[in-house]
Amino acid sequence: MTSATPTPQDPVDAITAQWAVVRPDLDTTPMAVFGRIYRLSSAMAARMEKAYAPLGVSRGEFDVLATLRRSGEPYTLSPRELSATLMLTTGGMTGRLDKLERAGLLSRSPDPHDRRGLRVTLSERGRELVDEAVVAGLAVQREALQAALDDRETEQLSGLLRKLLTATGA
Amino acid sequence: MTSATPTPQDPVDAITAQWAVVRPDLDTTPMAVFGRIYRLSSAMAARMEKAYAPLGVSRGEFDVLATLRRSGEPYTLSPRELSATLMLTTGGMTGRLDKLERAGLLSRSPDPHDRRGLRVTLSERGRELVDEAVVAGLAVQREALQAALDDRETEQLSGLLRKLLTATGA
DNA sequence: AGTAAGTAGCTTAGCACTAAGCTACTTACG
DNA sequence: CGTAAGTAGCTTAGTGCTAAGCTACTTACT
Repeated sequence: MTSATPTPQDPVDAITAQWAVVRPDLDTTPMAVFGRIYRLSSAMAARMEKAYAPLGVSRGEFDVLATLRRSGEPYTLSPRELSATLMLTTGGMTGRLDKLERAGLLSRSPDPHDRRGLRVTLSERGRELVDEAVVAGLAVQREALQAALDDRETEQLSGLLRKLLTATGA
Repeated sequence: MTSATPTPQDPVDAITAQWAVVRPDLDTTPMAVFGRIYRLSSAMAARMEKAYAPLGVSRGEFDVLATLRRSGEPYTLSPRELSATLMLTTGGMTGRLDKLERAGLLSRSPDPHDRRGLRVTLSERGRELVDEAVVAGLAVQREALQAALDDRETEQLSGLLRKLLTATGA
């Protein structure tokens, strides 16, 4: 880690270079790592939003459909399971389910075993849409990835991120 | 990349394992990489929020103070420069500046060279607060990083993320 | 000088979320 | 059996953002 970076290579390098001037006592390495993670996250989120937009769903709505889809037949989960998986409050989930139900992509029916609960089931149209959307989304992500890294680097990155995510506690 | 993962090692592995059952035709590698980036981003954002909370500022407000701080003396920028740097609309910036000005952490004064514009300047209290906050935030990030990776891995991760971020186009 | 186009910052309306609290129902226990 | 505690999903109020549109001002062109 050389102390003098001749030319900042990305926006995050520019930020740490500024800090090095005004607060040379700080080790900004952690900021550089997580700063890039934040930026990648929001940049890709915006791209994914655009990828799903032609299909009429937001990224958050896609996440609901995808969670149902990958749970396998009969594509049914409870709102509780969905909100837990997607780290969303029940209030937020109610809103998403309202929109998706109105769009005819899923249906809510009473849980026969627990009269407090509901079962949320993907409709045929919902399954078709999510199958299309997941391919479109993967294409956008793959494009971004392959423009930057070769297969070995991608695997390396994935492994390092897994280690970090695991240590962070989910 | 083995097709049968015996035990999922993190939540993202569990997700790709589910996809492998219902859609074995998909290569979910890109999803695994960006899925981890999304999760790390939101998990760390929540932690940073907590780190700044005792000082009475949100993460977004800290970002404003930090941008002013690292710009160096006299810690002055225009709302326009701030909203551009922080990728925020002018409306959002107005709200943040209102709160920070009310808290006495910065002040708005007319730009002497352009009567449309303003100059936003960190107050003495603002400078003190941001100096404390940046140290607290770095500590949280460093802790997460060091719990997972050694110095060599950290540098490797930082480099791979830089490559990816640069290719993504900032 | 006069006018058109561009820019700075603010306001408003709308959106998606959280936190807190509600009702309805289920489970555990004396 | 009866009551207390827990859980499912919804509602409401509040927050912080964006998109669109506003006024005031500056810049560029003729």
